[in-house]
Amino acid sequence: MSANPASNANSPAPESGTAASASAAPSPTFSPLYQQIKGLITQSLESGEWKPGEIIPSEVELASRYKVSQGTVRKAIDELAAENLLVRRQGKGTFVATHNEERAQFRFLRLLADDGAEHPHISKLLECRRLRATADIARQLDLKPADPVVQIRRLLQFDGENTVLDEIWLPGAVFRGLTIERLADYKGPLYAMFEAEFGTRMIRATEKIRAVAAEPAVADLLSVPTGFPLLSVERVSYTYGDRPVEVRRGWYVTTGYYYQNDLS
Amino acid sequence: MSANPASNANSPAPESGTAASASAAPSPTFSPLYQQIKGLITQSLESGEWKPGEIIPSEVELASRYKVSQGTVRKAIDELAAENLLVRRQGKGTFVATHNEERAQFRFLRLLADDGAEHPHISKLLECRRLRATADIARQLDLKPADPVVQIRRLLQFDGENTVLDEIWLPGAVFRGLTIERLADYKGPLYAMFEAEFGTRMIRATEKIRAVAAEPAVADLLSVPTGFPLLSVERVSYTYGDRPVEVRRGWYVTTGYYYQNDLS
DNA sequence: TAGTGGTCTAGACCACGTG
DNA sequence: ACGTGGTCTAGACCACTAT
Repeated sequence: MSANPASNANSPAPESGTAASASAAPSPTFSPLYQQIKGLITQSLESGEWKPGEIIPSEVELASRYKVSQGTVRKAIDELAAENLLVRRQGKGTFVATHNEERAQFRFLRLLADDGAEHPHISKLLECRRLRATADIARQLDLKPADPVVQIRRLLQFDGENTVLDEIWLPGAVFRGLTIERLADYKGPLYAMFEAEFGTRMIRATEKIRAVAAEPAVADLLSVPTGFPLLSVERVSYTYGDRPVEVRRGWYVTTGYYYQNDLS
Repeated sequence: MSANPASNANSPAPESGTAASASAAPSPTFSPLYQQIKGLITQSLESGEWKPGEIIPSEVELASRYKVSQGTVRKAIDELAAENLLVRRQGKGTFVATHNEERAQFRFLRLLADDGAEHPHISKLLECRRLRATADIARQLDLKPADPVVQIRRLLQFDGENTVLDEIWLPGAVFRGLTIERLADYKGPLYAMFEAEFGTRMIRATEKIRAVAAEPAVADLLSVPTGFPLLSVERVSYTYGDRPVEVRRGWYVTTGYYYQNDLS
């Protein structure tokens, strides 16, 4: 185990066949070993070798597989856990993160009641149809204009009151076979279904938030008067490799509820 | 340097006089060494031993001061850097974070133009007066009702247009001697002034975001019609020890601009 | 050349969860 | 009792920055 992957350009001996691409010239392309290990682990996650909710091999096992020390594997896993791709559980092992946990759900719908409580909600599906991407949606999903997409429209009810209207676009090539029946049958969060049934896990997202006046069609669905102030939330979600796989436009009624954000 | 602070209850020899409170019984109160070091470093930050922008002692120096290994100090600093209290610069040293950096400012005012560009803004002070805390403000600032507070009101202009109206409350005991003149004279962000002139550094904040209809007084100041949809942002900011030291109510005009949030 | 943070290793021991 | 992640150490070397 005394191999020296650390020495990128060290002793005369040019032995380097360890893990990924070890560069000879240190200056332009230098990637720490643990970053390379991180990449290898991410590959296994993306390929489905370890599925959401499952346990991954122990640190010592991964260390021997990749021919590095446990500390190096540890640092790679540390970063992946910080990015919410893995979850560590002391005494048990390291697990692939999933959108089925309580914790993961609040990450992507941070709507709390005025008293700070996290209320449950139910989803009313309005529509699920296949159509061709507009120029705007195509650009955001990194598709060509008129490529096939799936559009979902739904309503979220908090305490029986219509609170959120969502319009969701997904690349049709990835979400082949997605129908409103399958959506209706699935119990649990949308993102949990996407990762379980389509192998597409949402890693991160960016949101653009504005205050807008409700247009008649939206106002009607949300049971508020036309012109009522709504929170407009435009989200783009990304999966492995920072590939965009969802565009979502949401309208939130924020009377009795608020969008919680932490600056830290 | 072969002291063994790691052994909380190890060999018969009960030598443990290292840094903070090393517990004898491992079960109920166990705090890792690096957490204790982290606490000691935080104390030095809070007490002003190392001021914002300044360099702190090197890792080896801190290791010898605290009688632990460099790796333990490193882990403590790693976490403090992740929490934006410290900034590491390879080859130079580790520095106390400050609100004067570009990066730190966007953390607390995430308003971007529709094209994604970060526009500069100028601040127009409206008011700065001392009054007594309402029950609501007192509760949020952890004060007693009718305790003295400072209220600041100001307008932010983006590209010459009134865009943000802020109402800020600060504990009067901490911000003694704060006047509108001093505010007007200071060049730079508000939080940079607070840390430089009052030794109070904002560490983190929580925001409650809603869409509201502009009331006449607010609408007038923001040059929009009454009833216009505005983003309402209620912020509470915290300093060391998670003590709240600022309440801020903001109204944002989000035509041409949006509030950017990243879910990661 | 010297000093700083950054990486990597090897080994020891601890806390936690499960047999 | 055993395996897992979590902590701590000591030492080596690398990359970056300044002098």
